[in-house]
Amino acid sequence: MNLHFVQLLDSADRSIVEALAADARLSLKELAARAGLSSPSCSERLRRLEERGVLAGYSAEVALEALGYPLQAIVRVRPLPGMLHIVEKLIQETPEITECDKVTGDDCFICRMAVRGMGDLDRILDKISEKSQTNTSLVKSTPVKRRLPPFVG
Amino acid sequence: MNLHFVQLLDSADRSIVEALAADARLSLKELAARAGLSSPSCSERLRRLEERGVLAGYSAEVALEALGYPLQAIVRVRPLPGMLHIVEKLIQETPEITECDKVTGDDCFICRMAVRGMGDLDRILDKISEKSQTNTSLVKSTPVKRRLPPFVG
DNA sequence: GTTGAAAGACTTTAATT
DNA sequence: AATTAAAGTCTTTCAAC
Repeated sequence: MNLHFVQLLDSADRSIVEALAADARLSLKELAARAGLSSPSCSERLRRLEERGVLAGYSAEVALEALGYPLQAIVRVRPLPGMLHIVEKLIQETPEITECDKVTGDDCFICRMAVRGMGDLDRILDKISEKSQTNTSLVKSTPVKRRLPPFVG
Repeated sequence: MNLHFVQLLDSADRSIVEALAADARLSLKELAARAGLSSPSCSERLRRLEERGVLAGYSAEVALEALGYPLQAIVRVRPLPGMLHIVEKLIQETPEITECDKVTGDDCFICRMAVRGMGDLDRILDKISEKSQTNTSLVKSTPVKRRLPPFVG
């Protein structure tokens, strides 16, 4: 996997990436049509985009309510002195945490969490708060759903 | 689309959802094998999961570096009095903002942003800061990559 | 709601430019 | 690297349980 991405994408590659970002289950035939290619050449480009790591995977967007998780929260976590690694491990082992970034600034981690209710939230935050300062925001709505930034030449 | 999700998922549905969350491009045949079903019945279940909104879409995970965006930031945004709607609109119209949640607490919005470099970041934050207080954290690493919370009965 | 078989659609391979 | 054609595979339909 080329991690430097020395060359950006040509127009056909961009079509493929954009189309799969919007619908990862599109058929090769449909992808090829959108990129203006035949199916075999589209298949080969797709293979190389995956090999280069440009396309890192494909995932279903799941309605968390349907899994029994009606609430989401964003939690900023600032480990107490000496607790950084322990807190990082705790975060990774908390399955309700669905995403976590390590960031610059006063907060060390910013996590997204899905919970079944306030009981869940309380229990998980109590646990994390034993070893860090936390600041929690409940998600009320999502004005921008996951999307790609503009393609640049 | 049933927004109440009155019934949770049975074991075959869970297998389908879990498998597609991990690899949205799996074939029906492979999905059916994992769920212990025939292809036609798996196809019908998939159709209904989509119809109910349990599966809300499928997307490719794209390496943003490959698109020319080597940096990501998380920005907390607190609109100045009276600026809430203007700021929300500005966020939605800033294409480098790849995700944004509206949340409870002192911050009104928490955004994820992809940028080509510090110049980009500076320009975008200056614009948003005309109408809000912002607090920005640069992403250094991602200890937890997007995953589903545990399935519950 | 599920199965099995057949028709149809898609993907891959291989030869060619 | 891309295309065409053919072989192989997968998906969908439909009759039956």
